[in-house]
Amino acid sequence: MTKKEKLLITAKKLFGERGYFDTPTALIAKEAGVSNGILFHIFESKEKLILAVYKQIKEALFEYTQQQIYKAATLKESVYTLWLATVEFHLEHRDDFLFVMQFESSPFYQNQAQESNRYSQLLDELMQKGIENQLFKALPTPYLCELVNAQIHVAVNYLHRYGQKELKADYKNQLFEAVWEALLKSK
Amino acid sequence: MTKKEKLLITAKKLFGERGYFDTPTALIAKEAGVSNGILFHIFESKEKLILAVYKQIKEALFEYTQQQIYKAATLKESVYTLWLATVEFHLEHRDDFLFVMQFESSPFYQNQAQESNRYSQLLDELMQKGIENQLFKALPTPYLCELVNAQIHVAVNYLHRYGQKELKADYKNQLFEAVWEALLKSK
Amino acid sequence: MTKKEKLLITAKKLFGERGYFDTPTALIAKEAGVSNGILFHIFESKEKLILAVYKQIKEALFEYTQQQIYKAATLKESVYTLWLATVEFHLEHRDDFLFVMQFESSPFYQNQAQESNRYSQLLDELMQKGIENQLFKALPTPYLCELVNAQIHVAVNYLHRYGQKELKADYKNQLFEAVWEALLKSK
Amino acid sequence: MTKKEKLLITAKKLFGERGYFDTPTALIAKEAGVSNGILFHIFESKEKLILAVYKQIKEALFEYTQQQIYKAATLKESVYTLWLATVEFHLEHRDDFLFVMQFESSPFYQNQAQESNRYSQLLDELMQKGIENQLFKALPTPYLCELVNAQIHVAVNYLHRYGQKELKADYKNQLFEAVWEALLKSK
DNA sequence: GATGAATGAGTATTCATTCAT
DNA sequence: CATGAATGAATACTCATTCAT
Repeated sequence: MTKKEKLLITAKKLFGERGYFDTPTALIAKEAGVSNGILFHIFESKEKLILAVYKQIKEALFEYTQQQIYKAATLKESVYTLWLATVEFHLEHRDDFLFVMQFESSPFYQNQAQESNRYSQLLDELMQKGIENQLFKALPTPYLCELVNAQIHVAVNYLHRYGQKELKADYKNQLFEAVWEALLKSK
Repeated sequence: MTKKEKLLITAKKLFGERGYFDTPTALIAKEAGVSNGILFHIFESKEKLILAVYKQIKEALFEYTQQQIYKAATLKESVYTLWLATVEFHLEHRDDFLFVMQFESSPFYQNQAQESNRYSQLLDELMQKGIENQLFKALPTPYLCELVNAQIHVAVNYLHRYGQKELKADYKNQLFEAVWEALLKSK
Repeated sequence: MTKKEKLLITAKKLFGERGYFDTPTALIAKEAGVSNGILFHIFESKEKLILAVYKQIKEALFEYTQQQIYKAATLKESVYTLWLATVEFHLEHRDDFLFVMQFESSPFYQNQAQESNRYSQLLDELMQKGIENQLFKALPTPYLCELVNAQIHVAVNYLHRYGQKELKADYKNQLFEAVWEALLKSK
Repeated sequence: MTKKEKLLITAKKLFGERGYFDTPTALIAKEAGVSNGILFHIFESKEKLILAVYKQIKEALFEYTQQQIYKAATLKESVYTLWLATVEFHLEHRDDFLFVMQFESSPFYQNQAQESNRYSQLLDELMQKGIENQLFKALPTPYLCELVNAQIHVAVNYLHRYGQKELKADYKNQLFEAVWEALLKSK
């Protein structure tokens, strides 16, 4: 494993556990088993490191969901697959999830730099299809994306907190229906 | 205005603008026009101040929504009123909203201290009624509450970002339908 | 003695001994017997501290020379008095001298901020008189000032290095004549 | 050009522009287009590099002045030639000059290591002659040398600052007379 | 209670120097 | 010889908190 990878993994873990504000760069380096200085050789600044961690998580999430979604036949199946894969991914990687949640709520992210990434594009495309098919509410796609995202966060948070790491089938369905019906055009 | 109030108001503003991690207590005191030391006499620590700000916002939100909701006849009207009032309140108080969003996403809040407050109780009661009436999905009420909350956040964020401070009627309805239909039991 | 004074004195001493680049702010605070943080409360930054030390030395030099020069009757006596007082002052305060020498040779000083001070004004006035009287070479006064200054530095340095803290009369005269004759209009 | 030469030239330039304290070795290597590590193979340490730069400048200055001085017939002509050549050299190589000025004012140079060099020997010999001829003041030759040096610095600094890169004849003469008359025995 | 000067541990970042390749 | 990744001690500066007045 390269030092860059070690640092990313360690940073992700510590950021999730303690918040990135409360995580000194020196601690990251120490836990990663590398020197203090190398962190700045590789990432230039703490801010850049935070950004890199964020991108890496989104990329990993993309890889994971991408692999599953191709199987889906209908739009509903696609959205379901994306939803489920994302929930599972976050349940599996708790620290990543906590970090992403913090980061996306930070003034820094809110005010700047919401760069697009492949995961969010994937979701966006699905929302577009739904709108084109006149299936979904005629709201802007970013809005629908945020809606799905937010519900995913709620689900992950809830499931984690109450310790159900595996989703029971009926529960799973109900949680997803809340997402799907929010998207659907009202009758 | 008491010094306590001055400090709470100033802290809220600065926390929203810069994030509470990036807001020195000395700055809060300075902007509030009081001395550095008094902050710690009144609030004991920065952490306690953050908590106090949070509580104050939730309390104000309760007052505001409470005033409107009694007019509502049906459950749907009640939920709608609560939803609308909350969205409006947050649009009106942008800094409060940003602070609350950060705070609720912080590891500190996630891991500890999600104390109940009168606003969340209000929402909880509505969710309970919906479940008892067999109208809503049979999910735990905290889950439904989070669902509503999350959708409120998405709406506020979106409306703010795209500069529509007043909700147009048709938009308003669509956004609310997304909430309501997510709650409703699937047919 | 106030903390500000303690810091100025200590900084001056250390800057003279080790150069200001090689003098950590933490060391200054420690030697001054004050806390690390107070230095930045009082001076804002290391750079501002350096500037403050410089100004303080020039001011002290002004006070010292000012006291003596009023006795002088002729222009030559005035220049002599100023020259002698300055040399004595620097011999007495070796660290000040070393610091000033470094500082005035730094790119920082060369490129910026050669603010005028009361000592340099005093010297400037004497040079002006000499020119008006057609006694001195018709060169710009800043040039003549620098000429005098540079010769003072040479003298101080030399006398210090060869350990003659008190100026013998004949020596004194010769050194001053070198200054005076450099200023005088050529015949 | 060898790597050693590249490094010396680049170091000189950067030292002059930014001061040697503010010039990281890594930057020197980068700008010189060589690797970081080789600098330490060649010069052992930053300090040794600084010394090497200093010596190189003095050597170049010697070469330059040496070439001109042999033409001079009288002592005054010799001193004049040396003076003029040195001023011209420094005006031509501004960075060298700035570096030398800083370096010679540093506590490091003041306290140690004022090694003799061929340029200063040249000057010293001229001073000696002047004393032997009973033309100059009977001061120690190092003193007279420093006197000349200091006046050269003043002249270069002044001419550079006020943008007169070529010396006008009358100006040139006046500046030199200030040097010469400072040296001459008083009548 | 109220002030604001003072503390000192903590932080991101830099940089001369080393060393495996 | 040459590279440049890696080290880790050092440094300016910050800031929650304390406390004499």
